[in-house]
Amino acid sequence: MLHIGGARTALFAWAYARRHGGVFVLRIEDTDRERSGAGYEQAILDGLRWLGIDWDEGPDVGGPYGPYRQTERLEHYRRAAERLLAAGAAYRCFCSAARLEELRARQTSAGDTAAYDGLCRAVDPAEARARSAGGEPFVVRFRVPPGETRFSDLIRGHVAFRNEDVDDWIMVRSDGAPTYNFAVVCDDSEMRITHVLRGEEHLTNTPKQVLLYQALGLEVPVFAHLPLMLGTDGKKLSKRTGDTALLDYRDQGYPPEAVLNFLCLQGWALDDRTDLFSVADLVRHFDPADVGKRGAIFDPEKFLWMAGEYIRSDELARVASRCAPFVVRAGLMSEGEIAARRPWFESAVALAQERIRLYSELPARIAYLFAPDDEVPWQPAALKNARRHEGAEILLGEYLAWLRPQLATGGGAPVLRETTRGWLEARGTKPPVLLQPLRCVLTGEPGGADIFDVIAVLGSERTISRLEAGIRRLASSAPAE
RNA sequence: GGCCCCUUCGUCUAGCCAGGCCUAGGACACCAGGUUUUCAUCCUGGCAACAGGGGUUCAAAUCCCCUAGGGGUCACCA
Repeated sequence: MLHIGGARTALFAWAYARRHGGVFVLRIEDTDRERSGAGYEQAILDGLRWLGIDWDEGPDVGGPYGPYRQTERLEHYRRAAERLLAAGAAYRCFCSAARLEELRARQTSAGDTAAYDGLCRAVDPAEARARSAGGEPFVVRFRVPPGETRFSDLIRGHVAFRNEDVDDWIMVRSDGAPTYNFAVVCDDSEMRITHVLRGEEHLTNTPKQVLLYQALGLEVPVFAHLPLMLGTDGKKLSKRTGDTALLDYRDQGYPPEAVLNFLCLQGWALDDRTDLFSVADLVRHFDPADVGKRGAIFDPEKFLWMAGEYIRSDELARVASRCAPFVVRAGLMSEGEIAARRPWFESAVALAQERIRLYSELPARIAYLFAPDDEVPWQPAALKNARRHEGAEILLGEYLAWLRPQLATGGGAPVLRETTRGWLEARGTKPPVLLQPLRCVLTGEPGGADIFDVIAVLGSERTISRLEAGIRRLASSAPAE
């Protein structure tokens, strides 16, 4: 799964690479078999593609330093482990899970950092080799040297850790699989990675990795640890706090451009006044050094506002295309019908474009268009508005009589709007007296698009039959009082 | 708890590195008006922050120290 925070990391890394003409590499880190199902990689690729993030090297497109899935690179790790073992920079550890657990418990209760105590450091390499050859299970640990480890971080500046605080971490698991910290260093170096942008949760992994680069005699890349994206509770965003999978936002109807824009604002700003900008602007201006240090609490309200902002300012045709799947899912129209009546569909979408914040909100907004003319559901608030004017059904009747020939002229919404105004003025009737009952009868909604635009979308025939039916319903359902 | 990181309106942030231009700017949300046939949009205005305390300085949101608070991490996860 591609987490929303991971998407932001990818976005920033991608923007940085694009800005400087670098190469953006997509590598699948799937060494944990349990968390790496088949759909997992696909979701990552789909998510990035949805956002419009492309990569120069990756599992699907290949590249000069492939393969790009860690499970296909096991031989690389095995060789590196051999080398480190031979050099004494790493050692085999035969400690049982039970002993480690007990050790950890002891350290934790004493208030110390839980770390391996180095027991197997003392095992003679020849003996260790013999024991492993004899089938005794073991892991390979990195032998952390004394001293201090420093590295520079584009966002945090110089960072230093005392090596005594760095655990003799496991590089190779007992089943022979590499751990993240190990695989990543091998890969980053072999893939000529110069810049590593990742989440702040990796900050404490960095000294381990830097030490490994040094042991391998490799050049250390430049790091940039992005602040975390936090939930409303101020804690690292997680499933518990809300939706965190990127594709959930697609499925909920967010425009990808809004997701991109919003993600940028979590930790970065274009300038002191601009909230809405494109990814081209990001690429033009992004510098990791400008990223803030503190975690950003994800604000769903602002996200929604931004989504609406993008939908409102977008071209109708595209909004319609993106709304279409939701309309189909809601059962309002089939894909075929939408294609066959595309102009009409677009005019229907136009009625709601500035009123929705997500594509998924469209169906509910235009559902009234699809109701049978003689039983359009009337919302209580709509009926209440209509009832505010006594004799509404009589006025509607007179309006209908006037309207029939008007509709036949096919003047469209602007013309009808004007002529209706004239009709109202001539008889000294205030607009709401007609328009509120009219809206109720045609849409059943208390609010919504300009009623003359609605009439245009509904068409003459349906407008008339809704009026006829509406007048009957109003008359027969007179208020109780 | 150890280690590491962080701290400007409720939230996202600008300003901080190169101290005076800050009466701290913008945005979301909220409140009040206006436009509109309704809703939405749009426009105008308002509310609201430099965590606290010490320094340094003519001058500190900006530099230093301390305190408090928050977060991350301590896996044969990534």
